Amino acid sequence: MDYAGRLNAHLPSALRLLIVKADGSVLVHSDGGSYKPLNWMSPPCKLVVTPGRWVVTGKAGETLTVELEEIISDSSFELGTDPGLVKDGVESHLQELLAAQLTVLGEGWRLVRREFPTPIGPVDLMCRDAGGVSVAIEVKRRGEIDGVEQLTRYLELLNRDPLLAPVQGVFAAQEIKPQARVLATDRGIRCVTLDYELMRGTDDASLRLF
Amino acid sequence: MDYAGRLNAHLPSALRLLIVKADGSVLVHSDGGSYKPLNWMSPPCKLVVTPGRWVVTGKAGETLTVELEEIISDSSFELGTDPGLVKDGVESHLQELLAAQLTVLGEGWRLVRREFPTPIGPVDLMCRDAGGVSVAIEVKRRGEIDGVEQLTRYLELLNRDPLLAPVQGVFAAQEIKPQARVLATDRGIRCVTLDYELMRGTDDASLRLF
DNA sequence: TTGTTGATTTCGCAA
DNA sequence: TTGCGAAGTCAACAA
Repeated sequence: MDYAGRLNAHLPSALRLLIVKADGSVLVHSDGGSYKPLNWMSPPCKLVVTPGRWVVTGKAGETLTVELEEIISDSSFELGTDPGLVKDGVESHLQELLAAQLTVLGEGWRLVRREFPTPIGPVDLMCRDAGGVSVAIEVKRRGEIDGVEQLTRYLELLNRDPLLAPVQGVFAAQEIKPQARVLATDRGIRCVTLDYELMRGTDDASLRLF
Repeated sequence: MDYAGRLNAHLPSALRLLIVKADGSVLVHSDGGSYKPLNWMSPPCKLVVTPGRWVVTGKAGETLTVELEEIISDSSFELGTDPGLVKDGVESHLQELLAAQLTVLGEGWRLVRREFPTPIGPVDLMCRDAGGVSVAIEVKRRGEIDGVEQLTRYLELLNRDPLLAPVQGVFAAQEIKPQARVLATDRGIRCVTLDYELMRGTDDASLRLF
C-alpha cells in the first residue's frame, strides 16, 4: 500500500482490514493500535477498483494505492444514514440533567423517554405534562434557528399520531438567540433557558440526598 | 450505545459496524464520516460480552456500553502483527532538508546544531549567519500562531545568554497563516515559506553530486 | 514514566 | 467559506 499526498507513506504487505464507507472513503486497519487506521482516504474521494488493485483519489489529488494479494473475506452491507451522528458531550449532559429535573419545566411532568424515535430522527426528550399532554423537547447548547426548525419538523410529524396529539413543543438551551426565540414563540413553541451550573449543582445535591 | 468517561455521550439505535481488535479495543463506525469512529474504547481495555450487551471498560474506569438489538453479520479473523508504516515528508524531514540547505535562508550561513537544547525545549535549528549573528529557526509544516509564540519564548531565553545574544529568529514553514505572519513580523521574526518538493529536488541533486 | 510536540490530524464553532 | 481552538485526540520521542 502506498500513499502519496502531503507526505509519502508506504505500508508493506500484510493481512489487514479494508473498509469502504458509503461515501467512498477508505480505511485500512491493522489488528491493534488505536482507532486511527494505518492508512486512509477521507471523503470526498473516488475509488477505482481493477483486478488486484484499488486506487483512491482524494479531492486535492492525493492518492492511496492498494495492491490486493489475497482476499480472505469480502462482505458488503448498507448501513443507511446514521440518526444521531455524534452528540456533543455538553448537549448530551444537558439532556440528561433536564430529564432528571423535569420540575424545571413544570410540576408533575413525567418523562416518556429520551431519544424518542421518529422516522426523521430522535426527539431529545418526550414527556407528558401534569395534564397528560404530550411535550416534545429539543435540547441544545446554543439555541439557533435550525434547532427551532428541527423541533418544528418533529412536532408536525408527531401531531399526525392520534395517540400522541396534541403535542406541545419546548425549545431548551443554555443560550437562545433572539431570532430563534422569535421564531419559536411565533410557532407556539415555549423557550426555556437552562442554567447548566445550577442544574449540575441540583443534580449533585440530589445525589447526596439519596 | 452509551459512553461514560471524561464526557458522557449517547448514540441512538442504528445499524453500525462494530470492530474488536486483537488487543480488545472496540470501534463503532457509521457508514460515513472520516476515519474517526462514532464511539470507541482505546487499549488497554476489557470487553465483557453478555447476551445482547457489550460492556467495555478502559484503564481509567471509563465505560462503553453497547446494546445489541440485531446482528446482521458476525465474522472473526486473525490478522497477526503488522509491520510498521514508513512515512516521508513530515516536519523532521523539512528540518533535515533545511539544515542541509541553509543557503535557502542566506549565503554563508552555518549550522550550529539541530535540536539545540534550552531549558524550555529544543530549538529546531540554531545557526549563525554570514556575519556570525546567532539565528534560532523554528520549522513547522504549517505555521500558526502557537509556533510563533514558541519561537518567541526561545528567543527571549536565548537572548539572556551573553555568549549568544543577540539572537535573531526565523519562522520557516511550508505554509504560514496570515495571522502568524503578522505576529512574527511584528516581533521582528523573519518568515520563510519552504517548498518541500523543491528542497527535496535540490537535495537529490546534491546527493547525485557526491 | 512523564512530558512535549506533531498530525495526511479531525471536529466543532464563530466570523 | 475560512479560520481558530479543542480533542475521550493518537503517537513518537526526549528527559
